[in-house]
Amino acid sequence: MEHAVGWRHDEHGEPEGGGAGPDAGAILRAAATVLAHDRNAPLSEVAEAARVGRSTLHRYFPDRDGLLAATYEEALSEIGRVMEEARVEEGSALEAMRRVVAAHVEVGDWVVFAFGDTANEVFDDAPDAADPEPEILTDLVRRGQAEGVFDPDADPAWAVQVLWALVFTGLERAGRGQMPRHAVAPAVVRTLERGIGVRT
Amino acid sequence: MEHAVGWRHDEHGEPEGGGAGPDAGAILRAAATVLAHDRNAPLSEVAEAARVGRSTLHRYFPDRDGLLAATYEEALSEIGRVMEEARVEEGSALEAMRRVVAAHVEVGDWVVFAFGDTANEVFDDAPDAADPEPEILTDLVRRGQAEGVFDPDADPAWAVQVLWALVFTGLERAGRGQMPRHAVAPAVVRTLERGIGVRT
DNA sequence: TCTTTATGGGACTCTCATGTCCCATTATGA
DNA sequence: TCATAATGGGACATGAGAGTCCCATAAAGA
Repeated sequence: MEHAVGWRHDEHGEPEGGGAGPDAGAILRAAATVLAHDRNAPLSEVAEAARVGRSTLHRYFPDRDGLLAATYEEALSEIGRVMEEARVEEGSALEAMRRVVAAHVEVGDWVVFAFGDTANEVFDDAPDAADPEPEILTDLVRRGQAEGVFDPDADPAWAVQVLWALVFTGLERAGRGQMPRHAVAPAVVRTLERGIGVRT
Repeated sequence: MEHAVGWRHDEHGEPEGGGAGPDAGAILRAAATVLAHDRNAPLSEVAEAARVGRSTLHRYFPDRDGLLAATYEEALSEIGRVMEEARVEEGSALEAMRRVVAAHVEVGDWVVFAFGDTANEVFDDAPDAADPEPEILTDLVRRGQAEGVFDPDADPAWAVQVLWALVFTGLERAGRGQMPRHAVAPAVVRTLERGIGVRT
């Protein structure tokens, strides 16, 4: 897969699955929020969260899979947007990594929705799904290793997955009120950099 | 609601965790394996995995929630067993933590099943569910902090959740063949202790 | 061996979510 | 104002899974 990841929504009129109407965005946002929390939530809940009738929801997205796919696309788009803003290639790897974490936390619902369900078959056949944010983050890790700030023995893919896992954990705790939302990114960053061990 | 779990309709078997009829244990094991991978898998899949007819499954566990609850109980029992063997209180906190990680990885399916689904309402009212392995692990973290080997600024609850998250991540990667199973515990331990930063 | 028990398959009902269709109501805009 | 489009609710059909029941068969025990 070329790293021309699908994040970047089409300008207009997508042929299938994503009917781009008036505020399809509101529906997609609602879908991300609801489905991030429970991927098997009935569409009636999504419609309710989007403050639209179930009929209207079906009018925009004929079937569930279409909605899922469109939400996934939108998620990649949102994540791509904040990743853009995070300027991954600029500055030190350490700084970049911190910005990346903050970016992910910022669009938490989208992240959880898009990468939260490990056993998801719907996206397996998506053109750009297989491997989200394919190289960018592993490249960042490698850069950090080259700079001597990241553990040179760590598998970059493992490191990236750890980053995601920590972001998830933080968002989850925040969602339960076990931790203020603004504390998530710092906690993730600190743990990512040092683990829970002491600085020797 | 009390533990009105319908399992165990005969008198011999005895206490919790152990098992009810002939090989209810096999069914529970199958349930854990299947449901850890997909919590919404139909019961027919569980029955198939257990090499039992759907009728028989329903004979042991009248309804889905009952099966879920029993599997959860069994999971706690299994985890408790390996935690016992891990002798959490003995030795240095660092060594104990390593044994704990290994123990969790060892009973991976049970762990994933029991703690994998964040949005699960079935167990909320379970007698002992609210807070699994309640104090033991947070105590371990505190002990490590007292010994000066764990970050004194880390919230013990956060540290424990990180431990779980890393175990999950490792098991997931192993399940996909992205990492040999025997490498999971070491990777988790290393990351837990040092993060992905370099030892300064 | 004969008896008792457990098993598994099939058939059935029930519930819930999905997807479709229709229509009255409301918003939008010319 | 009137005309058009969008909305939301209700009614309906469909399909999947859960849960129940029954019965022929296989296993276990006396």
